[in-house]
Amino acid sequence: MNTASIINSISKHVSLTSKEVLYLSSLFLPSKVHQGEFAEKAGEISKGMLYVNSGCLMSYFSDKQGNDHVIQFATAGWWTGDLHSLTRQIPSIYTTKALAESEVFLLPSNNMDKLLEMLPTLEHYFRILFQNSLVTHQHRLMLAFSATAEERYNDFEEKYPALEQYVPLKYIASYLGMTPEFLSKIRRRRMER
Amino acid sequence: MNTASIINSISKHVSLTSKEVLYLSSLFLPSKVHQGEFAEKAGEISKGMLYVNSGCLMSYFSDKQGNDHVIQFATAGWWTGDLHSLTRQIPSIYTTKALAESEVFLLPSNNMDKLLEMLPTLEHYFRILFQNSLVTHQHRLMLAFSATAEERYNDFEEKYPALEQYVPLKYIASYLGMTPEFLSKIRRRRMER
DNA sequence: CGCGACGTTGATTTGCCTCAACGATTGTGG
DNA sequence: CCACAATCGTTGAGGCAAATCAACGTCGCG
Repeated sequence: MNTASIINSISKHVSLTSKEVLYLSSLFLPSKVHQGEFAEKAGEISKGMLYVNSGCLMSYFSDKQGNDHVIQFATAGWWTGDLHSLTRQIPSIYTTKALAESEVFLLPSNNMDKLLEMLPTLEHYFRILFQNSLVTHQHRLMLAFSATAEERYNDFEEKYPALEQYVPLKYIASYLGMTPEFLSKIRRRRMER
Repeated sequence: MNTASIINSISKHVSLTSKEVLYLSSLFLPSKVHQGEFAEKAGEISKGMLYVNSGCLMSYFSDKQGNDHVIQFATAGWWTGDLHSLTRQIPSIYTTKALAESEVFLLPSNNMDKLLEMLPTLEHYFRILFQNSLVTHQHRLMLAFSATAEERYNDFEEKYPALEQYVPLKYIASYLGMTPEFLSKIRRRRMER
């Protein structure tokens, strides 16, 4: 397990010397998360940002009635992490679980601070990262408020066809803000046409 | 109308020389938007990021049935803008309208590029800006999926008590993803207790 | 003054949820 | 290698939160 993928992702936006690559690589902690196990847990302060090297993770929170709500999936090449918990150093409300055998790099929050101090050009990388994520979130919010459950499912399939191989339908339903029962009924209606 | 407020906002995160302040200030285009008029229009490519110096703006989009959905309010000290339209140079789906007499600074997208090239330390400022906005969006999404209409209204009042002076209830309803009629019923139920 | 925008109210409808039950599949321990 | 439990997707009946539609009073403004 090496940092090639993550370095490659960063190099698309920031040019790095080989020394910088070495320094960068030294700040990421590689680890494996087995299927069904947790990378982060609600109630604990987030350890840092996570880069998914392979496999698939999902983050979710539990509401007061005990229902889980998936807020993000992350496959190879994606970042995940609870920014609120990280920046304020407060307990996270999100749990991050592996949906498959996964290799991840942890960028601990103090390392992230160090990193951005030593290599301020990386601010650009994270600025772009967050900017794109923001666009995605705005789009989801738009759908949540103006689209029916069926339209949201259509949009999801178009955008993330690859996820269906990893993710049980009930989690997709949760991500889309509907019950698994209702998603099932949507799928049925669709087959009948 | 001067750039004091915006410079002040930036200075909280990045230290600037007086030369840099001058350069910065030269890139912002001040303008006034009268109540009911538009700063940006759906269908046009976004002109740039907008900093609200005074007054209040709101951004919304129209779905295919012609219903409007408010996605953001912005009062003094806030940024607004359609990042998707800006980064990809495609027509925006959002319209931005003044809810009161407003003074805004436009940071045209090519100026933003120039700015970040000349003063790369500002990447930090925008990184933080987008990072915080991301946290807010995640929170809204969480509420949209797990809270009732009444809970969302409570949360809104707690978080943005100042907005009620500018914003008609129907827009607050829209922002919260409910109809004005239903918001009215929530308010009534609440008075009766 | 009169018009249009806004907030409100009530009656009715609907999209989606809840609950309960059932087959199919997977995995697990004896 | 089989029996059993657990998980998943599905189906149907019934219920509820919120939308829709229509009507009405109020207010600010041209």
